[in-house]
Amino acid sequence: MPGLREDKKRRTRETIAQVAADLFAERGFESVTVGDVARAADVSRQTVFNYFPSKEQMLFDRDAAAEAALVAAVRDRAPGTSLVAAFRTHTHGFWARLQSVLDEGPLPHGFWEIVQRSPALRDYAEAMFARHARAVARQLAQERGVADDDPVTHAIARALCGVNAAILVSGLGRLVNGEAARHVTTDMIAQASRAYDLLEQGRGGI
Amino acid sequence: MPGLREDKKRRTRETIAQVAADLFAERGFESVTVGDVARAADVSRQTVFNYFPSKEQMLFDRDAAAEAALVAAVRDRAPGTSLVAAFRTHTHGFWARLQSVLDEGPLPHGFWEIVQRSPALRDYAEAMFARHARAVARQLAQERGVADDDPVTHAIARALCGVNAAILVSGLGRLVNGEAARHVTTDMIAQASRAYDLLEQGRGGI
DNA sequence: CAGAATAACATACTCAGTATAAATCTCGAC
DNA sequence: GTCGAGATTTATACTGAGTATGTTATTCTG
Repeated sequence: MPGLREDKKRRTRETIAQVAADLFAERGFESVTVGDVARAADVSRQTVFNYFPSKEQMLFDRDAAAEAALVAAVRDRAPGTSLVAAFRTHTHGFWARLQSVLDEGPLPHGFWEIVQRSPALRDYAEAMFARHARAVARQLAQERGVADDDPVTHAIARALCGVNAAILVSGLGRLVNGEAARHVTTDMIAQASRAYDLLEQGRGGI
Repeated sequence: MPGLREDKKRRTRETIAQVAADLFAERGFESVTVGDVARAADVSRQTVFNYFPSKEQMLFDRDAAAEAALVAAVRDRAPGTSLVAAFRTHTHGFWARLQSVLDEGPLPHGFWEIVQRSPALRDYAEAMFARHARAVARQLAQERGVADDDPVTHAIARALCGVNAAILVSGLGRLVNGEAARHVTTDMIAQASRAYDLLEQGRGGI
């Protein structure tokens, strides 16, 4: 069903992303040119740009999937479940899954270390977080029957996504700094819980 | 006291920023090269880069001031004032000041229209918002005596800055779309108030 | 196997951003 | 005022991301 052509495209895409991540990890994002990636992946420079519209997206290939997962967590929450609860579950799930992965061994190629070391990638990540928040806001607007650009809806989405992002950045940062994986994952789940508590309890906490 | 040299530098900087904004407004950010700006401002291309490390920063020249104002709003809040209240005041003040400006006449050169039309500038703005949130988090961490990268502190900062940013983006967007200035400013103050209420009341609202 | 469709490639271009050194200007001391 | 130190502006040349265009391979379809 996939067909030889589709199959080859998928493999080429994965090869390029993998090779790029390896090179970025080894020499740093800014010190690797797209030409370097192309050579190492045994394709032409143009082919790289066929698959990835920008150098950054070779690394953030899972961006779309992450956004979809976040929106799904909101959309598919059990009826009666509060929005904060849905985010709680999502954040908790992320760190729990990461824990299982880290139990097996270290991260394949320190994705977040690459990002941390590059201003351009850090900015890209922030713009990505903002896109995710807009996607969540659209979902919320739809289920609440308000306009797509309703300010309060966007404010809520940004606040919740902001908590999620803060925990993400902080936790990944600590993993990069070499803290014990199991300690970090359990702690981030606790910290996220505390942060969401503050949103739920409101007064006094903030 | 300023000295001829300092004075000239200030004027040159302002000229470049002004000329750039005018060109961007007229032809769009991507269709104006740094060389175009240099020619129109009667300086060399290198001089432009002497003053502004990137093309984006010609437009976002007030970035640092905005960040400082936000941090000051948090730092200098009256003792006993909650964090949310400080943000309330800050957001309210922004729209009130904007209202006075708009009462005088239209915005000088549709700053936000330029940003809206350019993906690169929208991303730059989001990265800037994130920097502001980090600055607020640093201030909070200091006054609470916790580590600079404390996750919960960053979560709170991002949540509050997220609300502020959502209101900002939404309101400026409506101004660009031609809605009556006075109507927009008063409404954004109301919407911001509602969003901050949700953070304060917590349970039920979100 | 032939022809249509699609992906890969080579080449050449624009433009942001950096580096370097030469030319010009401002300031303070005399 | 003029001289020299220090800072600013400029000219020139470079690297690298991203785009455009036309050509060659490859895969699919009949």
